[in-house]
Amino acid sequence: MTIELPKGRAPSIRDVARLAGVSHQTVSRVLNDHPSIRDSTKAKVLQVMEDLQYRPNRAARALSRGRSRTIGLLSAESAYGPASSIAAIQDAAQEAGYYVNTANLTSVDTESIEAALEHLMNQSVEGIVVIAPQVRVFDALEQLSIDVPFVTLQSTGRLDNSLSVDQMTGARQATRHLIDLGHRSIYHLAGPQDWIEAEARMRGFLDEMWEMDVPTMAPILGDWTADFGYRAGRELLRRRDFTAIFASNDLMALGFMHACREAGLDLPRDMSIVGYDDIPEAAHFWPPLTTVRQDFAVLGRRCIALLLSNLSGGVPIERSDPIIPELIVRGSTAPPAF
Amino acid sequence: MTIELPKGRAPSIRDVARLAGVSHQTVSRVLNDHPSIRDSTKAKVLQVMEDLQYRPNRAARALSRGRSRTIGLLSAESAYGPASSIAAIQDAAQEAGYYVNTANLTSVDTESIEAALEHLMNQSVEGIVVIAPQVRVFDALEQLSIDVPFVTLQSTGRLDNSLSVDQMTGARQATRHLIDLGHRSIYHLAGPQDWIEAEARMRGFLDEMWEMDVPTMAPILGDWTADFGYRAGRELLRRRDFTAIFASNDLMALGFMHACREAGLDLPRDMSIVGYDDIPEAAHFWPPLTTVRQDFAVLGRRCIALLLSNLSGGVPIERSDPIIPELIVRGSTAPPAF
DNA sequence: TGTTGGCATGTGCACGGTCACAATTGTGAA
DNA sequence: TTCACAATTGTGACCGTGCACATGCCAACA
Repeated sequence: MTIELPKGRAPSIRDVARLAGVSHQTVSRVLNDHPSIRDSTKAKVLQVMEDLQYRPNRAARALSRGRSRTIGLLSAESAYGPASSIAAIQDAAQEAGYYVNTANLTSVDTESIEAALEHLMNQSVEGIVVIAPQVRVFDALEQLSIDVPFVTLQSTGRLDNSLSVDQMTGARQATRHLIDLGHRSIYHLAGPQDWIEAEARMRGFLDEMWEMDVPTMAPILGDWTADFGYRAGRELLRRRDFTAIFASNDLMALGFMHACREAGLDLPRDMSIVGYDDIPEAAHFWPPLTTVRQDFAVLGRRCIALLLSNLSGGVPIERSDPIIPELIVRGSTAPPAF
Repeated sequence: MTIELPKGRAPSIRDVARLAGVSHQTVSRVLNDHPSIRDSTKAKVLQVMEDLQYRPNRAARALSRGRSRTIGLLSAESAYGPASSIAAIQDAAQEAGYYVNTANLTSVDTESIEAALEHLMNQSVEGIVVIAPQVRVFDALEQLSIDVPFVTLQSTGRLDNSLSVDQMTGARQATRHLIDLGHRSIYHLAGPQDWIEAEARMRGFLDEMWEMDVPTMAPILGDWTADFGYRAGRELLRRRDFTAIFASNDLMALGFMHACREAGLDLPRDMSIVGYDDIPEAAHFWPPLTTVRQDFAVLGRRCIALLLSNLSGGVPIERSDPIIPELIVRGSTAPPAF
């Protein structure tokens, strides 16, 4: 049995309708699982669809419904650590029947942010997930008077449109761990100051130090990269006036470890190191890195759930329990040697 | 000056046309940079667009033109190394005026692959970039009789729709480096056998060993993860019948190094290790990892260029010079100790 | 028997652009 | 002045789908 009509173009619902001997609207109803359709009719239509290899045209759908079913993802993959969060978001969105369009920030300047947001808006996304939450991104969102809902993966909890991942608690756990081990001279290798989560982690560090009455040294502001951790390490290790360091992400911790090795330090005897994120590699650093784990899969799913609840109208955001990060103690931390 | 009409919905070209006192077609011409438009008219239209914050509706455009300007990206981010290639592809596509929709492979089974391809096809992508080139993916592409052009980031060169990155040469360079250092007992930690590039790297390894007349040991088939490298290392190091290893990617190399450390080996004195990819972290492993670098940014750009040339009609694919990977010698390799 | 109402299906238009073609205006040469 | 022709602009149909509304059908009930 050969297929009959589609000449050059893809078959439409009208083609299906004609061959099935029904109206195009009936076909549309089959597509959208309308309740009142006779089973026999439905079966007939589905059969024709199968024969014709029919696929609904997304553009037409979006046009007539006025909804694109697309979510924009703004990421800064280049600099930042865990790629798994991106995958988690995409999977969650896909599961909910949404499509994901990604825009990458090539650099961190305002211009690049605006360009990326423009790009997303131009494809009429219904919502935006910001995975590289910098202060500037939110400034840009406001300035461009973007009115689609947006959500950020990690945040301080200050903003409404954000998940309550308690970055501060994570940072405090890490800091507390070092203090409990007996360290009293602890540096913090922070992330870029204008990143919301970097700020939160730094605040957590400072708060814990203050509360535990440990004298605090000024944090070093980094850029998330292993390279920076390495360079900062070389600089810091000239004066060995500290015994432990808390890095704001695992990559910087790795770079710092590299610098320690080069300086001939014995890890963790001479230097304790804590990271943040628990990227899959962290367990295989040497020594295996003590770090703070967040469940990015859960995070991604919640993120999408939050966004979708925003999308589906004035439903008040049901804030789920805050996700408490977990300290994973491995071999990179030990009591200070005297 | 307040804006006049858009009631609840976004302004359309007809709204713009009305306010500018022209026809909707003229507005369309402005949008598409049609040559014959009086400058004054164009300026007037642009002004109204600005006032109205007008944005062209992508769905409508796609519908009437019959082209979605969207590229599908099939990736297996979870397992595989360099995220930079994804970013490179997205940037390149964005620059060319295309949008990118990503589908992740959650697992490697055929079902998952088909689901991901379905997802992409449902959004009427014009072409597909496969970033996790497994044999099965191409099987699925054929089986689903998908007729959009597709391209893969890395490949053996067997397929037409692929960039000629010479994976074999890279692998041979790595192997040769170890042989030149004096190693005669070399293991290869390969990637999954059904990954095209894993196979190519393995072939490169075997060819070089054969050609240099070094007795070959059977490669170990891994799964790209650091965890696997670690477990394989523990297993292999029970019998220390080898002095060097060539891992098919940097992550497995990292895991293997971890196992070496645990076994008390002195790196690189007791064991030389070469990786593949040169992820940004590799330079900060301890010792810094000798590995094979590919320029993923160039790769991403070429990949999109190839796909676009396919899209724009029967233009014969202009195969650019093959990209030759470069061996980066760092501290993880040394002559064998006797 | 007529009325009511739910189910199953059909009709026509709207969505916001683009395309083909027609109409109008402007310009230079005969 | 008039005509040919290019430059500029307008008109209406169309892309594929969903929505509002209308219609036909059949069963239940007064």
